Amino acid sequence: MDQTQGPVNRLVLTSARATKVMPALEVVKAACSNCSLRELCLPIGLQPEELKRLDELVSTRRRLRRGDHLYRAGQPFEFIYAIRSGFFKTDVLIEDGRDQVTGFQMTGELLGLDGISSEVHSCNAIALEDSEVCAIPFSHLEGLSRQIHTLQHHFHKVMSREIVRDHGVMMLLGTMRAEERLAAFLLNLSQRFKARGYSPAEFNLRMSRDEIGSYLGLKLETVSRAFSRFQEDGLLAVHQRKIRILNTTGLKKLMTHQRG
Amino acid sequence: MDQTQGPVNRLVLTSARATKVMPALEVVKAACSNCSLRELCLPIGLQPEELKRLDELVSTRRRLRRGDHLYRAGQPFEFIYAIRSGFFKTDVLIEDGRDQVTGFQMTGELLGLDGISSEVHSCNAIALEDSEVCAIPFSHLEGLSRQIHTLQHHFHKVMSREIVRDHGVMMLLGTMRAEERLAAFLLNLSQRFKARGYSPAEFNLRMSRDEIGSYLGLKLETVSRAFSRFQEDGLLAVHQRKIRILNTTGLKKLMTHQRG
DNA sequence: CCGGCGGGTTGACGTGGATCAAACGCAAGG
DNA sequence: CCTTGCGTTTGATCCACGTCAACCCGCCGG
Repeated sequence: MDQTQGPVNRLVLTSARATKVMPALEVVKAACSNCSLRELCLPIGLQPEELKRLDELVSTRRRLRRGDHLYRAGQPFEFIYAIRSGFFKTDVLIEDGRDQVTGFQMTGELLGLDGISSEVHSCNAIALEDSEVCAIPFSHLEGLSRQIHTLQHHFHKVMSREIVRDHGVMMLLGTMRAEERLAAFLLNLSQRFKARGYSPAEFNLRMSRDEIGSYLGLKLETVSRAFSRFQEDGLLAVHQRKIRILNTTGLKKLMTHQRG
Repeated sequence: MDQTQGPVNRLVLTSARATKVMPALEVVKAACSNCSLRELCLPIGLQPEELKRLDELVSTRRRLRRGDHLYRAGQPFEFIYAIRSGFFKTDVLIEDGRDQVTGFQMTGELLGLDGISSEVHSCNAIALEDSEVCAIPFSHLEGLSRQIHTLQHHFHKVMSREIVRDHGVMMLLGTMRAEERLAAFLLNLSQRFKARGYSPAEFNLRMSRDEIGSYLGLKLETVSRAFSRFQEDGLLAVHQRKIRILNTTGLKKLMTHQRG
């Protein structure tokens, strides 16, 4: 998708090994400076020189299989994770067995911000498909963001965005009815796929009806019924987890519909 | 509105006027370094020297009357506010008229974190009683936290804590029933009053039943009924907005009660 | 080919909380 | 003293969603 940019990257591209032996995939995986996600992820707006320093900071990568935990509630917090590929959910659970999905995360988004406050993760992060993440030692990130203003500010924006997003979910859970919630959820997913260069109209859900329900504060049967209703009304085409949005404005209208 | 600030303040403290003429209250209000809230607020863990630099950063104070807006959704973001005294709510509202209280804030807590992400406030902050806040220019805070590691880390913790808190609210809205929600809410308030040296068992609610309901995703009638129920069950004594918790463990048990 | 299984759909019914409506109680103002 | 008004309480009814249960469908292994 994008091979140019950053000193490291230019070096690699012009070397014999890179062009002859190493597969493109491996090259791309090497660093932030030539990561296709850099405009979605932490490196936004950094200068090439700064980007190089960020490269040094992303020390390890982890691959996860579908179903693997990236971290669990209660584990000591050490890393922030940037999603390179794949799809995650985070959930919290309380003693009595109740649990709730607090979010779904996709490429370029950060995981682990919840752990900063108490040095311990407060939720579970679970891969919903085979995934790869960059592990960023948080103390290093703090160090570097003391030196790179842009990085610092962007990191603050990311945390703030998470807070704003959570407020949106609270709004959804507190005031919307089932179909409005599902419409809002689908439109949100659609937009995020679009931002990543995928079709905003057609995509695969990575999560079960139960997980959607948990996120939206609904039972899976209610989610299923809402899907059926949307299909009857010609808003969606649903096949298993394959979704095609047929009428975006209809969904938006539904979402904003007054109760009175 | 307030005449003492920054460097001026240090002057005042060592001057004859400060010790002889000015009332103690005024002195206390002058700066972080002698603010009674410094163990709850941003200055946690700072050295005296660092504290002095933080003083310079808190440039202005604002007094608000009950009902005043500290900021409104849509206004440009510039300041983080630390609550010196008083009580606030934040709420978001969407086009169709629905709104939701996203939080209640008390002394030592920060307001405005939501604005960082887009340089524009995403919610309204409204004083629920006469209040006073310290306005901290955010760009200055970023600057200082690039120099003071402790401050930086603490600020990150505060943002993270807000995220964790929001997840707790999502849990509450998504999985708890009315009485569980109210119990959780009261216990949370109780604990925060306690942390500030007030009685955890007896306090005045600063917000209406309607505002509680909005926060908890319930209608005011439901909140009222839950209060009545708690009183019948001997868990609370309720008189208007005056609350006395009679049975904390009972409330906790109720909160954690399984549905099955 | 069959049988089992996990996820999804659909239907029938129950219920917690919303809605609608009335009345109360405290406070401010005449 | 009475009025006005807002926040709250309480009751009666309604309805969206939860619950329970049957069934379906695609998938996998035998």
